[in-house]
Amino acid sequence: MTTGRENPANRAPTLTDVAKLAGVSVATASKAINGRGEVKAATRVRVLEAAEVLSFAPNALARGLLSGRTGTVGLLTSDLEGRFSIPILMGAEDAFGAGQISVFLCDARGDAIREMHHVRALLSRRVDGLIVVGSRTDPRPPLTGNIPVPVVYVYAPSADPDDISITVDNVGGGRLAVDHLLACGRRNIAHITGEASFQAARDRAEGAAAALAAAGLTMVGERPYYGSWDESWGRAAARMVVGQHPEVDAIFCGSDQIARGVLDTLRDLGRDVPGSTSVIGFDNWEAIAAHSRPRLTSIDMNLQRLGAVAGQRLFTAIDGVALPDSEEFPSRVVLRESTVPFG
Amino acid sequence: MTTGRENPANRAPTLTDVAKLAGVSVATASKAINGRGEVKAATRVRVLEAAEVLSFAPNALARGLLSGRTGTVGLLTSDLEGRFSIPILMGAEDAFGAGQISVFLCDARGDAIREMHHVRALLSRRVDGLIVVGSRTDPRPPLTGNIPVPVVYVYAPSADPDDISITVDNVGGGRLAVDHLLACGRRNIAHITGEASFQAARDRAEGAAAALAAAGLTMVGERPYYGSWDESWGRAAARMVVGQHPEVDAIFCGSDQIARGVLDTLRDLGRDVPGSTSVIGFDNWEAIAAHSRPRLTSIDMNLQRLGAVAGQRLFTAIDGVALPDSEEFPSRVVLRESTVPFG
DNA sequence: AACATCGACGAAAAGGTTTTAGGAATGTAC
DNA sequence: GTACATTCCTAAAACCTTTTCGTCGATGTT
Repeated sequence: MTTGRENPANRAPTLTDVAKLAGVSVATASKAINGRGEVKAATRVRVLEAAEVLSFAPNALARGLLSGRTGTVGLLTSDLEGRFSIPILMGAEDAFGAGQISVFLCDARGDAIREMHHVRALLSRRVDGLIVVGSRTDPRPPLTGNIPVPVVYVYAPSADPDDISITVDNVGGGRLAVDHLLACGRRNIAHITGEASFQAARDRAEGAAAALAAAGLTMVGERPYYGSWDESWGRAAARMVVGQHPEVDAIFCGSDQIARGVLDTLRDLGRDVPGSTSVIGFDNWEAIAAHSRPRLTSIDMNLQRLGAVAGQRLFTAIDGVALPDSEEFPSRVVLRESTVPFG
Repeated sequence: MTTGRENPANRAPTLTDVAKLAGVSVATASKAINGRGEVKAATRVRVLEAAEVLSFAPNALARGLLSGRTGTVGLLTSDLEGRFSIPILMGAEDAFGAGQISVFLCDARGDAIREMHHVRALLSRRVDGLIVVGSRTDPRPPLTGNIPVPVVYVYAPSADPDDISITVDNVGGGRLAVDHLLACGRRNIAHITGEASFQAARDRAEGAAAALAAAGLTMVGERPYYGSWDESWGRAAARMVVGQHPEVDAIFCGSDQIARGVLDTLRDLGRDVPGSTSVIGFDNWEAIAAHSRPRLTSIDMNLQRLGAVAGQRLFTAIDGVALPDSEEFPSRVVLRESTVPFG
């Protein structure tokens, strides 16, 4: 049925076709369809009917050529497979009402050359703006070259403070996690996290340390256990922590995957979670956090909201002056059974 | 630096600007830039230099308006968060050489109304073709309405056999899994999988049964254990299977998440994997499969390749006759430590 | 010297839409 | 019957690029 072209002979119907069918000029047809200008009610109906019959859709290219606005936006991500880009992308897509603005998706694969290539293509397509999504929270070099449209950086801020960046408050996230553990009555809190080369790891650790300091405490082991972001490290590090500091009663993990590993080891060692030890993860990665034993309390970075905000910010920047205005957004605790109030 | 508009007064430079700067007509400038027509070498250089100076990028809208080809493609997915869409999307993006073709991304959120809305917007933008990515392998209703461009359905085939569909051979995948377990010397194989309402679950079970039959065997428990796709079900079902059929020496799981649950239970029950029992998953979801204890052998559906093929198919359909031609692609076994050759 | 050939370039049209300025009715007041 | 306002509609320009065809000058041929 709908395989390929329905009417090989028929090009897409144009406004001229509609006007002809309705017996008016193209100008009138245009005004009737867009509800602009003075046009008699009866005429408008006739035009709309004609448009319906031909299933006319205005050619966005011609429209954009004339108006200078294309109603399109470029979304530049550096790692599609990474699970950070996707929620952001969804949020941004939501921010652009269905059908009003369309999104060009480009994955630069973390390659600067490829990125430049994509930017060029997008500018050539006359996008009205760009959203750049990073895969790490470390500041990234801003887009190079003459970019004649507004740009909003998300998750990874631009290194240039004059750009618009929307980021996660990772320090606050770390504080949130430790505050929650403290509220659960825990006092001996360790922090197992990913690579120290990640700003995100350092920020979360900083927040954790600050929250502990505010309570007159220090981290078990004095320093965070930096390693990698995966389960294996979680398992290994947990074994170290418990071996060196049996008094530990809570572990704040830098990722849900690390937390899964930690849970595994604690189980192996016969330590009850959350009875003797509470565990909290980071990312709130549903597939990982919601199916462990016990299910994992985690910090959610509200990435989808981040994407939505980025979309809105881009909007206001597109039709208005782009005031450089970087914002950090708070995370939230998602409660599950791996932490419980003291009892 | 590159914040917002670099030159608020300057609209994007046009070919006219380039021509003026180079001291030639627009026609000559166009030919020089596109390498078409007869133009003296010296002149060409002058034009190219002028273009460079102004950082001129040809307006794709004007170009598309004239040629009828926009060099854009719509990618309609039904669930961005789902992990099936993403690899397919990446594959498709790869298939369209960097910058040549740009991809409009639309997420219909599984809503038919929203999908129609997106399709309309895409057609209005004059995309050259559409790729429709489903989230389940069950056939889906084809796009409704008069679609004047080629459409390729991926993962979820169109219910209309006259459409072009690119799908996974799930029956083959099930066969592959069981054949691998048989090659490992296993004879008492159970199958724990997701909801029976999923075509994918039924297909994989069918393939598994066929492979067993070919070896003169039947499934442990005679039938697949249908349930849900997550770890909890894996844990529960594994307990059932081992309780009812202690002789089981291999479990084929319908998803990696189920397999993780199964591994957990087997560990709890003190059964060595892969010593006494082999476990194989499905999806090869890196984050899940590559960090379990032991790491999980799994069936990879080659989704990225699927996306790439869809892109190519769309290409040939765009510039040529769209011969309805549905293809099923094979999966492959990714070997890890949860299964081992007999020994 | 007259003419054909050829290379290099420019003028103009086309593509579909929106908008501005103006034109053709119609009706009203004198 | 003329002057004028009102209402609805149309012609034409603009957006930017590509392509076709024609022009013009120079070179080579007889």
